[in-house]
Amino acid sequence: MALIRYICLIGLRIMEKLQNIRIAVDAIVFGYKNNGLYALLIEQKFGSADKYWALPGGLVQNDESLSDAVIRELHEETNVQLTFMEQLYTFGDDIHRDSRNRVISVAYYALVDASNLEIKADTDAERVQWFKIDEIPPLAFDHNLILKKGIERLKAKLTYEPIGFDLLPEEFLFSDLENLYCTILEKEIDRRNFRKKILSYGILEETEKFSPIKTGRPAKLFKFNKLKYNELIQKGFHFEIKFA
Amino acid sequence: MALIRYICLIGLRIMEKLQNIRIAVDAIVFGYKNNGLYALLIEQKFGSADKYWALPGGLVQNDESLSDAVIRELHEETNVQLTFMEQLYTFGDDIHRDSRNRVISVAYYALVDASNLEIKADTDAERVQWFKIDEIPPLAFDHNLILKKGIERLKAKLTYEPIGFDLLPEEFLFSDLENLYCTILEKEIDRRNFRKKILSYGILEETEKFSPIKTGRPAKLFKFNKLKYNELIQKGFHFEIKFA
DNA sequence: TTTATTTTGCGTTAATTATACGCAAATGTA
DNA sequence: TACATTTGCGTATAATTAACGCAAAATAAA
Repeated sequence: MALIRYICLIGLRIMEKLQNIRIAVDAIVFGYKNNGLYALLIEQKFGSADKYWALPGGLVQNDESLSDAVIRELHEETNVQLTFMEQLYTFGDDIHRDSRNRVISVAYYALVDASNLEIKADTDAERVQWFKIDEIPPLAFDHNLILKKGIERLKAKLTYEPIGFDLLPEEFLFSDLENLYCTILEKEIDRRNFRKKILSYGILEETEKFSPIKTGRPAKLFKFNKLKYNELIQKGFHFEIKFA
Repeated sequence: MALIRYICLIGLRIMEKLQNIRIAVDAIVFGYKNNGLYALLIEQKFGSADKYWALPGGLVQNDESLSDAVIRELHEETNVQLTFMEQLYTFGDDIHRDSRNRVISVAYYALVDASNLEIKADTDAERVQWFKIDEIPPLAFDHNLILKKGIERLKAKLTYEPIGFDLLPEEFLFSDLENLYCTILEKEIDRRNFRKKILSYGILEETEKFSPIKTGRPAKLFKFNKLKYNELIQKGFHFEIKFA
């Protein structure tokens, strides 16, 4: 019995010196619908009473890459068809961001075409829901902070890379694109100058179809030509949308 | 004895399920001297024969924030006086980036005024050395990849935030600043337009001093006025240096 | 002492890009 | 038929960028 106790003590000594930090991934999923920017949140339960909305995410498995972990976690909770995903930032400066253990979170942000998305039926009685970006409730851990950083990044990226298209359906109206930029960047733009600029890049394709909306002059549907965009990038092209 | 064995077996079972991922930080320290961009590397020893140059870094301690870990690791190896530090990216998609264990690395990059820097005397017979950015040897782990990403980020950031000053002495010549931009961005700029643009921002202060260089017309020394810059940022100012 | 050489510092002009609008075309609706 | 609405194209002006000229202030060479 003394021996067992001795072994355990040595074990504890070793454990104390070992790194005891967990690593998680969290994802912001952005969607654009009804002329507004939304983020996907899940309801998380701690114990019996405490309920919190949180970003989808969880611990990374030993044999899985970070981005695979994000994909897996998202798939467990939703049926999202991501059109874009990128690492955002790693949150590990606040040692007590998770009150239970030291957890470092590698945050990602992703875009989806929200108009064409099914949220998975409740499993485990967990709820998944879109929240308008300016109506986000207090979230678990430091997830409000993560989300804030994600929105900043999205705004910045929108101005120098054509990721706006990843929030829209395959075929979209010019007015949709324009609204998306105005709404997310919270700025006014001149409709005509915006159109001129985007068209001048030559990265859009006209389709033969027209919008099904029955008000005003019928509008052509456009498609983003990613191939063409990549070609241009090779030649040194630089996408940029700026406003006054 | 059977009991001890039993306990150990249970212990092993538990361990297998636990997350067994280590977390490290690595730092790129950029310096600018002799009209060239340099990075600080340390010599790392594996066993007896294998020697590799590597980015300074190491495992994060249980009770220390990520950025503190970087500061500590850098302090253990050098006497660098950082003028800028920022998180770069977290490398954890290649599960075998460290062949011994699964290690995720949160990479940072930092800037120093290399003209005014002491590298610490060899401790542990470890060497620390500046390497010109286009003469980097094969590095340990995926550190070449990290460095590549760091250079990309530095180049990008240089064009939209005034971090070039963090690579120069407190007081510098316009030609130094110009050279720094040309060298790092690998582009030619018109000296006169560059000067005009930077001066138009009103973020530089003239000093009464002149350069000690004894060739050509004596040049004024300038200082970056960070206070003024922050004021301007508040008013919506946006720093930008672009070239053809 | 004069002349060349080098680097700084300030300007001017032309080309390009951004901004602010005007307005007709194509639909549905009153 | 007149009106409201939204699209699609155009034009004038302002602002910015790019390209270049040249004198001033020092040292080095003739």
